[in-house]
Amino acid sequence: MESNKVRLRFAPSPTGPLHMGGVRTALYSYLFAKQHGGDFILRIEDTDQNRFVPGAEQYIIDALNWCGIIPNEGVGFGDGKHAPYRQSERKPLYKQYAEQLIGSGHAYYAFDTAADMEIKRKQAESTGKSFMYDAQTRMQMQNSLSQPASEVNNLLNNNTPYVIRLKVMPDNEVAFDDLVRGHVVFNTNIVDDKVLLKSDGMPTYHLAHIVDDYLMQITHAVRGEEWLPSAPAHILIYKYLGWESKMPHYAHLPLLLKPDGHGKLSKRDGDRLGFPVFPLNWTDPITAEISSGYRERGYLPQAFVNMLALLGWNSGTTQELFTMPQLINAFSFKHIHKAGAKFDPEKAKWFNEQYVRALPDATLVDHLRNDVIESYKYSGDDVRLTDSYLIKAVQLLKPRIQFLHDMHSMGHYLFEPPQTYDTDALQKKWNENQFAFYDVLLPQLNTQQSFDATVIEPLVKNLIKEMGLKMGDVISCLRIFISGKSSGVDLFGMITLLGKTETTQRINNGLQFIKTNN
RNA sequence: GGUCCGUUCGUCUAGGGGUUAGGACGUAUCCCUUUCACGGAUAAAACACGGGUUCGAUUCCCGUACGGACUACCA
Repeated sequence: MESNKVRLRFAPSPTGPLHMGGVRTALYSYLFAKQHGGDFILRIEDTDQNRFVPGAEQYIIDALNWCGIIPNEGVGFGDGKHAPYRQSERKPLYKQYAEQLIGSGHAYYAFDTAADMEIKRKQAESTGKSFMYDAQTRMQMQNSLSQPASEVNNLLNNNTPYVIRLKVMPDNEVAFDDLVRGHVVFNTNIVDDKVLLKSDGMPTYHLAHIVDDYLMQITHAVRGEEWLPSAPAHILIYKYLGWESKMPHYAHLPLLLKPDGHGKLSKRDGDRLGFPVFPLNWTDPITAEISSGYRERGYLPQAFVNMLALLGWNSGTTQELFTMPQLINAFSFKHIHKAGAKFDPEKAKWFNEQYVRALPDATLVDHLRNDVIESYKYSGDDVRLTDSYLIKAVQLLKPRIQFLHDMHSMGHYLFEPPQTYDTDALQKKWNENQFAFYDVLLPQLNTQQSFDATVIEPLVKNLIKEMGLKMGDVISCLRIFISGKSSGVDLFGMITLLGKTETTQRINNGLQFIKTNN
């Protein structure tokens, strides 16, 4: 039955890049919708024309695409039967509902200017309180409740700017069942007469999201915990509009908190602490300031999504690695933790590591090849660009990478001779006796028919033993000659990969370096 | 300030009136090993505090503390 279909929306406002908390909200909504064979919708809440940021809407679309959280209706994803999905394009829709509320006595016109409001706030502040436009104060303000009808008509006829405010009935209780928090009860005395329609004719979030959720037949509304305090006002609006039975189930998600200190994760934290808070890079259109994104940092979208899913939610089992279909299957609001979650960048890296290492070798080869082509001016037929070379490199590098780009940065010595040597380590491990070792080793290597670890390794080790040298010392220096570094991928695997010519040349270079620097 | 929400290892969390309070990340140690990783093993590490209720509370209730959100013609 169409009317019973589960429908969720993600409704960000395009005031900047979508941050990871927003992505998580979208993800949970998406998971729940898919689990129930329902719809997932992207609606753009651009009712504040002052906060419009160019590019933000496209960023949201790109981010969802990258994450694989694909709406089946909405801005950027094709219209369903509830188009348009941009609130600015739905502007004419909202006013009638605000007026309906005036008609039923649940809202009123208010003519107070910004200056009037400012004075009231100042007055309240001086007595140590904050001003609230509500049943206590509304009769002292300029509105259609405090003024005679004739005056109100006058103001309206003269095109005096006005807003429409919700008339909240005091001393009542509003209750609702939150999918995360359970039964929540508020007293209406704490809810103010919220503006529903602004003087520019645009609805506020409060009115717009309710009208659209109703019209779009949204069944579940998932949003951040910061909305909890205004939830009673929203419940009231549904009641006053007579839509109570169509009200979606609300789920208020715990916030994502800063890894250090306290407070909710904000835009600034990312680059301050060295991790992204955004899925994709974002360049501020005004300041040109760049905020880094997970994608550009080398995170795989699956890892990013998996990490996000587990931040504040668990499956009830000890499983931590989930594919999207598994998440869809396992998700439940019941298992969302109520407290805010501090984001841990280290754990995020671990997730990426799991996904990167699980990638097929062929995929890793492709990435490595691209990086290598970019860094070195190899000719097209260079052996180091071949599958057989790269696949061996990948196998050597794979157990030590967290990011795809680590293969290149950690394994650069598989593609170029060392530029520098770890002289500290060399100092410790080198001794003059090792010259004799190479005097024997090099000719033996040169005459070697099959240059393979299975042959080279015993050859080298036996020689070290025969000459009574210390295994650790000789091997360490050999490694440094070949890679420049005292640690890295398997030595004999590396030698096999580089081949006879390159290996012996690097050894000779190393010996030369020793001679000239001692 | 007011209102609301929350509080289990450093972090993400499981659990729930009687448990050796479990897992993961990170950390440390050991094993493997030519190094560093990987892998394996082990360890340190938590129920905020105070009152109840109860034979028994980390679990239920109430306070306190602490943290967070909100308190716009922003969302």
